[in-house]
Amino acid sequence: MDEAYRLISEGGFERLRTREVASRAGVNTATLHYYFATKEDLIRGVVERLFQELAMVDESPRDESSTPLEELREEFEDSRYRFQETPETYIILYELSLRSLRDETIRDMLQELDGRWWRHIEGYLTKGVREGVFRSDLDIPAAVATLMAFGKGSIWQSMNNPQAFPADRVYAQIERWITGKGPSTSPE
Amino acid sequence: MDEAYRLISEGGFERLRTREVASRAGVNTATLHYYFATKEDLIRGVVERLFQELAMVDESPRDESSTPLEELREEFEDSRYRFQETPETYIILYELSLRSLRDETIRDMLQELDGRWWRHIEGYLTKGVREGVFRSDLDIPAAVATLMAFGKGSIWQSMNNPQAFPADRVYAQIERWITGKGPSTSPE
Amino acid sequence: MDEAYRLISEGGFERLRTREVASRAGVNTATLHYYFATKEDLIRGVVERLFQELAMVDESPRDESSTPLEELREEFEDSRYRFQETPETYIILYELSLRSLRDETIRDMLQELDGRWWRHIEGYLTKGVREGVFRSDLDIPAAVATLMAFGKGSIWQSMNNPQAFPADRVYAQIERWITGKGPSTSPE
Amino acid sequence: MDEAYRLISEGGFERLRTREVASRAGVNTATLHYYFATKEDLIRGVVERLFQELAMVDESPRDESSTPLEELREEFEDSRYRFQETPETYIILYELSLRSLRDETIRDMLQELDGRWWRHIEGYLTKGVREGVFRSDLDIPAAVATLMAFGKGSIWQSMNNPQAFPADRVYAQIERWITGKGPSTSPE
DNA sequence: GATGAATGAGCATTCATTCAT
DNA sequence: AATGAATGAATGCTCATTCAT
Repeated sequence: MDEAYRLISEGGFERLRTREVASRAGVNTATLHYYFATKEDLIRGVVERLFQELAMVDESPRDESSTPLEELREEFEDSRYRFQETPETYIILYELSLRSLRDETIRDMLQELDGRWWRHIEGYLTKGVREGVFRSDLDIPAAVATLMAFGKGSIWQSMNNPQAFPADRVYAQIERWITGKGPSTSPE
Repeated sequence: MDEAYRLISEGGFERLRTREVASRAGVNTATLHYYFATKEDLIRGVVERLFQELAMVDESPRDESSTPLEELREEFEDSRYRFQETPETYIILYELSLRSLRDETIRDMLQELDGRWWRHIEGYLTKGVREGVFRSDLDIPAAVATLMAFGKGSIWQSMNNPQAFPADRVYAQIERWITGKGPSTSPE
Repeated sequence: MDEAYRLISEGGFERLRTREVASRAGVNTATLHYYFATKEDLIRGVVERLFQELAMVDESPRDESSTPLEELREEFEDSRYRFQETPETYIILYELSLRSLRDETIRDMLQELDGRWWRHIEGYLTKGVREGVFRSDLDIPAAVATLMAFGKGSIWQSMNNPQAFPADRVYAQIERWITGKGPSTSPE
Repeated sequence: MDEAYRLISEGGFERLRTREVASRAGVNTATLHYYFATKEDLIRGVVERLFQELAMVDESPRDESSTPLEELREEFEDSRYRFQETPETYIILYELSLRSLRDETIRDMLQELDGRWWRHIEGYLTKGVREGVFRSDLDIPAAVATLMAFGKGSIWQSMNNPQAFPADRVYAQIERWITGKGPSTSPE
């Protein structure tokens, strides 16, 4: 239910009330329970929807011909764009991470998502090193972990204190670190 | 109350029950309310305690003679150590970030914490660049933001999927990025 | 809810418990709250019901042809009859007078009731004086106030010490006072 | 305790809290319970105090030489004066009437008070009739009951809607009724 | 005498869920 | 497929009272 999705992003799982979901959707509480037997079922629905949405992104057919550097930039650009457009998605993702500590199903789903993300980053980093566009001394697994941690931390920061996060310069800096190049305006 | 602290880290604010806190602490519900008039008061107490604990760290008198590089390493070491010893603290911090979206008081407290952290990192990065131990092309504000995002993302990752986070190698990599030096095993 | 009505007259607002109302009505506490969101709502319902009941009396279409003296007697008769039949109503009215000291809504409702009562008495007293059945030296406003005070005091007395209140003789006496006539048994 | 007295008149028995009484009196709750084992004891104390205060009035040595008419006027004057000076006393009396419906001790005390009052009024009415200052056709018991009901009703009215009670004219009217005389300004 | 701390019994209210229709 | 009515099991909180000191 769209309304559940919206409500969670507004007030978190903590404030999610079946009555509220039903009334916002314009149906009776009993009707809601006709479709989602329990609240847990409803949440499962929300999670699955989120999962598909996020999975879609990572799977999205990147242009085969794009270079590793383009992929890195695309990753940054994409996450920034998506956070601006649908911050709810990321707030719910953040909430789910918490819930995954106590819910195995969610934990599995999130690990699956992380796995995909890992392989995606690993792919273009490896390619980039091989092609010489990224630093040759890159410790690939460590770099993947770093980029993922950084990505999640960016969500955290953007969520709490967006104005204190100079995205452009941050992305540029990371790019320099990974490529090993100096600032593009003053190449060594 | 220690028990509230523990309970929140176990089940989140969502599952915090005054009855449970009281019974775990071995007192009557009414006794709990004798000390904390409302549940909100109890939470406030927990938050303040967390705040002091985290603030203490950043303020802790670092050895004046420590070099910027040592400070960076100390930062990594410290966060890893503290997460291992008292993961609850970080889980609660994570929860609070969520709560801060809907609670101004918490938002302010967390921003204050972030401010301190920012100044701390900014301090040693600036010093490191001046002394030549860090890359001269470092974009300080961007680097601070990156390190903070990375730090928060590490909490997130460690919380959800600790075994997939090769801390040592990640830290080493970041160090190389910041110092601009190659891997220590293959000095230039 | 009838049961709330009964319970208040039995134990006053002070001892009114939603649980008790619900259980007496044979429903679950939650069911009671389904109809009356709060206890205050329930009380409001009771008050409104009482209000209608009392208002109805004063508005009740008195026989147009009834003489002022008949109206006075009817007033006495009616109050005695009603107190015997539904003493709860008057006990609750008494309680409400107390509550009105601290609750503006109730104060307004009771003043409205008093206003109707005042106009009703004023009506037949004026008519009676004009027609010569009542003493010509009657100070109408004072007489109305006296009759109302007397009416309320009768409720008070009947409530606390019914056997010490010789209603018949009291009413007869007042009638003599108002008409200025001697006792019917010994006409002047 | 004075504070209990004040609190009851402010908010009724319903809102009487031992904590509040204690804190207003500037002592600990436990200390209050040292003097009044139970809340019931405290209330008993208040009731006794009220009883003495009201009893004192009726017993107060009226001037032996005062005439029945003076006594009637004194009665009116006194009640008006006392209500103005210490309305709390009458509010509590009103509350107690309600409580007496469920508490035998209070019922007995109030009936004792009523008895004294009855005898007092009966005394001067009888004397007045004998001396010819009051109507000869006065039905003494009925008149006593009427005056008492009127007195209580006056408390009720004054409590709820003081400005709608023209005391002076009301008293004058009753006096005319009892004496059988026309208005003093225009004697028949 | 006095008090801080503690408690049992209760209270209004909430909420996911069920059920007859 | 939909709903109004009903409910059990909490939940945060209150308050008179007790007790060790």
